[in-house]
Parts: sequence; structure tokens; C-alpha cells
Amino acid sequence: MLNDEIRELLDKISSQTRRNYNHLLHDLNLHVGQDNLLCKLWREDGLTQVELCNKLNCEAPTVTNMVKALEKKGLIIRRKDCTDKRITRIFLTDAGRNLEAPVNEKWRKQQDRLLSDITLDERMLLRRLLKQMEANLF
Amino acid sequence: MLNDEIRELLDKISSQTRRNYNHLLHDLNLHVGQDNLLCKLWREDGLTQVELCNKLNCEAPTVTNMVKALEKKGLIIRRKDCTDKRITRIFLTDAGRNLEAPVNEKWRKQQDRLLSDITLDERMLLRRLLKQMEANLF
DNA sequence: AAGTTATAGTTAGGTCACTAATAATTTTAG
DNA sequence: CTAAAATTATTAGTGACCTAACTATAACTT
Repeated sequence: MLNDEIRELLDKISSQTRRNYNHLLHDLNLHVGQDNLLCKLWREDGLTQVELCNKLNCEAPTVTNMVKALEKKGLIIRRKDCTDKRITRIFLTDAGRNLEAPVNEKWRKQQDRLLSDITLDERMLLRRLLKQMEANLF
Repeated sequence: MLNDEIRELLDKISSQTRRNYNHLLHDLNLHVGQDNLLCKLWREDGLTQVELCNKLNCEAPTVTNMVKALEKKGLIIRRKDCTDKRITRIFLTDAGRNLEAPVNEKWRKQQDRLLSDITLDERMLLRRLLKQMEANLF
């Protein structure tokens, strides 16, 4: 059945993409997921953990643990907000900032591979359909 | 950039789909991933763990652990192959077989939601593009 | 027949992701 | 102004996923 096929394809693509990313990121000593958190900080440094939750679309304990792991690697530091002592803000270190270019390169590589042999028109259509699907999910 | 957008959309869709599945499956006392393993057995009972690895596209230890969890729930049983003592074959119990209909219902529900407002023609095109992407990944 | 190689599965240890329960702060409301 | 409610983050515990290192069995190889 068509719908089943689409679901299975999506499933395969997402799990395999994740696996492939993971291999690529291994060279940079990163795990899949960590790249995403760093990406948010590259766009806007000093985010709070709640802000990261929302942007990453995951739960608070997940962010706590990821932040812990990234801090251990020396890629970020945590600093208490001075006006609201509940809040922890996350800042990039130089090492964290320096990963932006190589990670982007890995992403681009993976993307290009994923979308090869798909024309520009098709990509635009694909984007539209995926946007519709995304909207359906929430 | 178009390609970045597509990657991000795929990422969002797959993680949110997974999350939503997980909630739906919670009612059946299943975790996301376990449904998939059961599905392979519904199609063909008595698979070996290696066969499950290949069909699920995951690693051997993952299957070991999932099988362990499903056995604890009483949904499957493990039986040694008599001709080749290295091999363990996995069989459904009645409880495992009885989950097929309810799980399929959850799947269908999720799928219909995901693809709502997408026409039949668009779905066929979508399938074609996803197939191309899948082929690109391996 | 004995030793090497290949195959099937497990164990150990790591990360991401979740829920539930908790602590420490604001903020809000009576 | 104080008690209740909301917010931010953590801890504990679970499971899916991974890699690396291991055991047990089977199949070659010479």
C-alpha cells in the first residue's frame, strides 16, 4: 500500500541518515545530536537550556545530559544567569566555535549525497510536501 | 538554502514521528522500535537474529537487547536451531501475534495524519523521490 | 586432523531520548 | 506579605542505538 511504503521509506531514510551522519561526525569526535545543539549555538550563543529544548524539540533532561557531555569535551561552558538564578546559559568555547566549518562540510556532503539525481524542481516540490507533513505532525 | 531546509525538515519529521509513534505505542506497552521487530515476525516467524539485523537495518547487540526485552514481556520466545547451534530463532507467542491488529491500527492512524492534505498524485511522486533518496544512502 | 577463518550472539560501556520525581528559584495571588 | 503556583534545571531509571571486545560454533585449508 502506498501510505505504508511512504512510512517505511521515511523510516529507512531517517535511520540510515542518522547512522551515516554518526559515522561522518565520528571523525570530529562528535555524536549525532551534539552537532545539532552546537548548530543552535553557532546561530545564537548564550542560549538557556529551555531555549535549547524548544529549538531541538527535545526534553529538558536530554539537554542536561548533552550539555554535560559537550562540556566534558570542552566545546561549551555553562554560566549562571545573574538576574535569574534558575537559568543556566550555554556558551561556546573557541574549540566549539572552530567546529562550525568542518561540521557544515560534513552536512553538505551528506545532503548532496542524499539529494543527488533529484532535480531542482523536484527538490522544491519535495520541500513543499515535507513542509505539509511537518505541519501535520504538531 | 534549499538543501539545508530539506535536511532539517526530514530531521524534524523523523524525530517527531518517532516521538508520536512512541506515545501511540505506549498504550500497547510497546516502545518505538519494538513494533518494527514484531512486524518482521508477523511477516515471517522464526527469523534468526542476523536476519532481524538485516531487516531492521541495525546492529547485532541492538537485536540482542530488543529480543531480551520482548521476551521479558512474553511477546516472543527464543529457540536454538538444532542443525546449527550458533543460531537462535525468534518465534512469536500468542500475545505477540495478537498485537498485530492494534499496532497496525496505530500505524495507519499516524500515517493518515502525516499524509493528510497530500493528494494521491503527490503521494506517488513523493514515493518516487523518497525511493531515490533511499537508494542514494547506501 | 589441526589450525585458521568466518559466522552468530552476547557483554560492556557509551550517547541520545524519554518519563517521573525532586530541588531551587521566581512569580503570582489571596 | 506570605502561601501557592509556575519555571528552570537535575537526578534516577528505562530503552534504542552504537562500537569494541568477547565466546561459541561451524566451515574451510593445508
